[in-house]
Amino acid sequence: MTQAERRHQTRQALLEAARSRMDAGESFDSLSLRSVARAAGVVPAAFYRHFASMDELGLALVDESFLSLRSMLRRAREDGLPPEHIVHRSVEILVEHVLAHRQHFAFVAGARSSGNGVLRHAIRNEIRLFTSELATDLARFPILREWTTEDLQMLAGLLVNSMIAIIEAILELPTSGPAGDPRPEALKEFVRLAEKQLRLPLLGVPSWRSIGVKETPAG
Amino acid sequence: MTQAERRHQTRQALLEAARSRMDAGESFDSLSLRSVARAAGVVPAAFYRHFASMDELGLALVDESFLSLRSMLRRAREDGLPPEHIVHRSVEILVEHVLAHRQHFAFVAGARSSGNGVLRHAIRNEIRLFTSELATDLARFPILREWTTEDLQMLAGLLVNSMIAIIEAILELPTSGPAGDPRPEALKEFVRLAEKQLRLPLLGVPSWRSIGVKETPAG
DNA sequence: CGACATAGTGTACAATTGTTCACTAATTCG
DNA sequence: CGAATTAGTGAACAATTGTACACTATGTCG
Repeated sequence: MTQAERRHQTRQALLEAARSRMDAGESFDSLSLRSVARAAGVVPAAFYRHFASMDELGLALVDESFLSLRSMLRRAREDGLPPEHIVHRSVEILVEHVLAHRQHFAFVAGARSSGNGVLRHAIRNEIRLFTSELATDLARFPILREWTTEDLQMLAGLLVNSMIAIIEAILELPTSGPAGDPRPEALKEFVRLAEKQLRLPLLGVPSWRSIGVKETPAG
Repeated sequence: MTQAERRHQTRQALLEAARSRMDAGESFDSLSLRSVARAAGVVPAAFYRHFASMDELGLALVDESFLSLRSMLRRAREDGLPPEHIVHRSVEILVEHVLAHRQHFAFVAGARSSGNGVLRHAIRNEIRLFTSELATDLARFPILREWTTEDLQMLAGLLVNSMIAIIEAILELPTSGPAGDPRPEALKEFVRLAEKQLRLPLLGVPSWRSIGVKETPAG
């Protein structure tokens, strides 16, 4: 095996160790450098060949996770957009994606409120960016043509907040085994709820009037 | 000083130590029994005179926090309900209350996704209970008379999710000093956003039709 | 081949942790 | 008063932690 391959392999083992322990319910702060190295089958000192600290390991996981999340957004965008089934389809994709990349979302959900300030800020920025992207996507819908940028950001923020809540709920859904998916019936039930929670605010869109905001011609 | 007073005092010192360290950004998992005792000005062994473990200390903080939160709900309910200003007033009360009880909310926000399963579940249950109470409150509004119980729970869940997001955002608002409130202007700005995010879903209420649910006469 | 680079090893060290145990000092109460 | 209860002390323990350093083995490449 080539040297680069070995290197990449243990690096992945370290990331995997951290990811899977967080998926098992531990917080990022409770992960010690030593325990991660141990779980990766490597001696503590070897950890430093790949990351200068646990912070760096965490940031690498943030990158991984949001890369995966972006691939989801792309998929949803390219999926063709039947105008009325868009919410249903989006929730379907979301649930599917979260279950398929469970560890990534479990990591982000856990590290988002961790004691590690570096990670918290990194994740907060990624979410902000993600929200802005969603806002520009929303701007393309005819119904939202006349909305101010501020209101679009508000709507995107609202949807992202719901998305986060939904994701956290998915991760907490009872599973058959420690490594299994939730029961399909419970999942269907949950999807219905999530759909409703996303649909209700959208029903408010047609009657929305930007209130308390003076719309100036150029910013 | 009476013995009971002394006891109560160091107990409070222990709770305060944990609370304030979490408000400063540390996670519950990173609080060691020793460090909490140290911050409370007490020797580690003395900790055990009050709590059998950090878990118990955490549960006591959960009680404290949700007691405070309930007092907020009561206040909002008794505040008299001018039907159109209700959202505005609720947000005002919420912001005021979070700033006044910052430590409690910081604790809950942090422990909600901590690695400590006991705390996570305790908090999740409290939030569920809180959501149900809100749902029965909502049921009293004439516009929601015909809504199914399920849809009311859905709406309450949606509002609670937004509330949680708003609370977390308040806690992250930049403050002047380490112990100061956010700048009033930034706060006003933020309140406007929060109001909008709560108002939009409510605008959807009149056009809501329970979809995909067969309403059976008795459950 | 042979010198070099480097991923991973093994050992060591000081710090901090949770828990225990015998203790002291002070309040409570018969 | 005087005995009993009890909040808090101080020392001790085994375990675990992050980091450092000299090392070995094994691919890389001139």
